[in-house]
Amino acid sequence: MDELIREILARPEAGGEVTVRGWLRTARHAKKVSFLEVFDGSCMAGIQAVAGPECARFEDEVRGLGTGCAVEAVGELVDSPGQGQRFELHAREVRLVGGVDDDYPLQKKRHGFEFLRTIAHLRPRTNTLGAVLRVRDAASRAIDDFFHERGFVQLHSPVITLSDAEGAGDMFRVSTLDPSNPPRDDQGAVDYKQDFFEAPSYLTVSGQLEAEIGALALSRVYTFGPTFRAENSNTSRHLAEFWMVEPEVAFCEIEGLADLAEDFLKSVFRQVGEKCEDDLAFFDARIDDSVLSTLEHVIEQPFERITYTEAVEILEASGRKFEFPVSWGADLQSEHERFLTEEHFGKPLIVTGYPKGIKAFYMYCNDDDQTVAAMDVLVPRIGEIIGGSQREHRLDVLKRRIADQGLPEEEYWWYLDLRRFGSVPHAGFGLGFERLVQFMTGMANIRDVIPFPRVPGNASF
RNA sequence: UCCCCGGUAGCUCAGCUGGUAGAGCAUGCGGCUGUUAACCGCCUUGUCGUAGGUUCAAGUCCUACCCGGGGAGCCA
Repeated sequence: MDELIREILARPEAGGEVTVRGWLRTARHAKKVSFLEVFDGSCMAGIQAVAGPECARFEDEVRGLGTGCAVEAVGELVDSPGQGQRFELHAREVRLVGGVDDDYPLQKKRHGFEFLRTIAHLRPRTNTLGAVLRVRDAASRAIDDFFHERGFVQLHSPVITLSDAEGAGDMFRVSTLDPSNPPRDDQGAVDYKQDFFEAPSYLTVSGQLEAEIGALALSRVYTFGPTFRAENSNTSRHLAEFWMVEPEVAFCEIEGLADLAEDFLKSVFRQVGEKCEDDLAFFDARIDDSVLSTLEHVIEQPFERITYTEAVEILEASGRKFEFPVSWGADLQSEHERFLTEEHFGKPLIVTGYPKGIKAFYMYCNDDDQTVAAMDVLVPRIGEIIGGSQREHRLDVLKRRIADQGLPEEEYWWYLDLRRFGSVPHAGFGLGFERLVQFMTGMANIRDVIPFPRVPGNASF
């Protein structure tokens, strides 16, 4: 395969023949020379192919090229006499590989993101979406690298599950039964015994419980895969299908988990910052001018750590009028989280020790019997980006909490078994991958940081 | 799901207190001795989201619905 534009632009010096294949971002035709801005998606920058009358098919083909055309250009790589680029390609030959009809919807001018979502098959060719997808890829790689460097094993958790074990939100049903005429049992209820899995089945809302199985055998595991929520959430921070990262660590308590979360974010930001310098500079210039300073903040500054109780005290002492009142025992609202991370501390913040009444049954109950070893990482602009906890590993306490919350103990038989057979303290967290990409790029809407967003009422493409 | 805002040309938008629709860009054509989201000239483009209603007259006012955006809840 030929060099990508990214590789050509990284050459130490000009010289030699190169071949560039890609799409035209724009074509500028002057009297005797055409400037073709070719990009191939390998980096933010394109390469300028310069074609004059000596170029093959100049009059009959090159002069008619326009935005969107797929081309192959062959010629010499030379130092550019013009401003704005180091090298350019003096084309000996330009070949039209694929033309465009004149209703090609992408212009060189800026489009609204709303419109671009309606042409999701073409939007990766825009500067912004191209940069998003490269940053997304770099972040994905950085996550895998981070965990593997620390001895984690990636666990492939199932996408289809039988029960809503965590109690986290509405689930999508998976079935092969005929929806218009399902088989019925004696009571007239739908007979899932005849369904594919012989039981009601759903798309996963979390790989956490499976990750706990992995951690209690392999010590350190993480899952990284698609997750589904059938909730009618219409916000710029929610998707019905999103990717979640869930590490789970044996012999780890809440402080160790907070350390892991902080190291994790710092490491991923550092690696993406190194790999995607141009893309992040683009986001800083065109999308949100706090992108680069945020990157630096996350990497350089230690995260603030406070308890839920301290958070409530700070909020109460702030003198700020909140829409939702602050009181010990109530969950922190978005406005509270944003005040703390954006205004009070001005940097990422780790909050631990939430009241047990507002958190899930599997979280480790602290000695005060009032709070659990839960942990949220809050960041400016996004709010909660990571949520996690030390897990309750004591069988008797876990059974009591399941009973307290009115959950059916028999459905958690294997989860309880893990507490009967060599139980150890363990902890883990979940990170919404798209929220991380949003945080890194400054993109306002989560639908623009995933190639094919699924939201209520829309799963096009 | 709730609250607020919006839907006008392919795109981005303007259109005041109702008087039969406009600009830039894109497309097409022509020009320009190297351009940088090039520039200059000419041309084309509309069931003004949908359905009703008020009025001599509705893009403009009213009602309902659909779609989108922002915020909230839920959460990741």
